[in-house]
Amino acid sequence: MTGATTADRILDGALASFGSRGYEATSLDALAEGLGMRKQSILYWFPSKEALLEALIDRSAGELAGALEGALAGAGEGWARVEAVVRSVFRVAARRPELLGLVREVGRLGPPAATRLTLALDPLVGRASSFLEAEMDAGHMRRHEPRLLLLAIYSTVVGMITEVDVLRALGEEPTARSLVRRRQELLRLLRSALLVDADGRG
Amino acid sequence: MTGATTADRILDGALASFGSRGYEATSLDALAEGLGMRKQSILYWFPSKEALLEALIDRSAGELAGALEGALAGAGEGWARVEAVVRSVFRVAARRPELLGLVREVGRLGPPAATRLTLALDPLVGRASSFLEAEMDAGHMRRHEPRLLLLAIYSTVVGMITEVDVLRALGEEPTARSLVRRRQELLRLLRSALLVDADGRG
DNA sequence: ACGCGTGCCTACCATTTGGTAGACACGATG
DNA sequence: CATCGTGTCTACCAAATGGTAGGCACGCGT
Repeated sequence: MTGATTADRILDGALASFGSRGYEATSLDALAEGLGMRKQSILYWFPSKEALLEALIDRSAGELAGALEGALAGAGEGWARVEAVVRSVFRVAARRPELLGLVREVGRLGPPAATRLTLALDPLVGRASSFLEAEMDAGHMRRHEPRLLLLAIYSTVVGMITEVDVLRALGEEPTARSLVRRRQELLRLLRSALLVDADGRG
Repeated sequence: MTGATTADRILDGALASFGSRGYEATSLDALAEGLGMRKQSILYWFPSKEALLEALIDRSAGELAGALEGALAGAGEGWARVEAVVRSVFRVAARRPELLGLVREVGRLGPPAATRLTLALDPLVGRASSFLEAEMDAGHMRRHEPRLLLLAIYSTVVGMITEVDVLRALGEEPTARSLVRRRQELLRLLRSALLVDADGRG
């Protein structure tokens, strides 16, 4: 585990800070201090703060895509694939909470950062869209507009994971156990919403 | 309409900027320039940037709560109330897009801003929660954890409205017409997910 | 031994940030 | 007219920001 290069350590720190405090609210000085180095060392590896964000987006998109691809590779057919995707996202959220925070943050930053992320994840989006359409055509899922359905699923998954303050307002502390409960509840909801023969139970 | 006080105009500008560019990314100088005044005039009405944010949260929460209360006052029973709430949120989004953007931004800023907003909307949350539970008890809705269900609905509604870049990535331009389609799709989804006798159609 | 590239550093810098101090215009009131 | 409160302004400021310039240590090939 000593193989973590300086650039990787910087990206780790940036992920933690951008994903929680936010991009604009994170100064290079503070980031460097947290890493036990000077700001100029960061600027040595990444020529500017924006370049650091771009590199972080690329790495994070790759990590996310890798996790999803891996989950899909070992998944079955039909609904099992939806479950596999959701579970793998929650697994990522449990192990690296900041990664989903970054996704949320980048979505808020808008172009060009958001464009970069969506472009990197575009292949997965395409696969998901055609998968949903095929399942609808086969009569396994209720018919919905695939793209808007994807937007709804995306928003719900990201929200269920990252909206910790709303969660607190609802009287639920964001613990690891709560994360599991949220995942289960989300899967039940999706099943109810999408499967034609679903009654909300498995 | 000339009764817009300076403080109100400042709040309007802050809403537009905080809700789109974000709180940290908005400088008092830029805000003032957009309003045709000097930064010191802003600081005359609001002693600090943070105080401006707090005042904006309070006003926005009031506006949002008012819209929801108004919609609920004229709504029927059961599912019609859910529809009324969703429609009124989308109506707000159509007329004042920045307001939902601010909600999203404040949720991201975390405490104390997020706490302030959730506290202000707490009564509505309580009503919504007990409403859902009553509907479940009456057998009209599938049984779910009410609080997690609320979190999911909240995330989906806010996401469907504010995730314009994801929307673009999906090939859908965020126009007024698209907003209507998203609302319809969202309502259909919620109906499928929640109503026990639903088949996804009206 | 010597050069040389790599990696991190100190020393600066211009600009921007939120915020303070205080002057000036102006309308109302005595 | 004198005074006073209100609202906006100019003039500053200390701190922080992203970024530049350049030096220094160290390991490696010759």
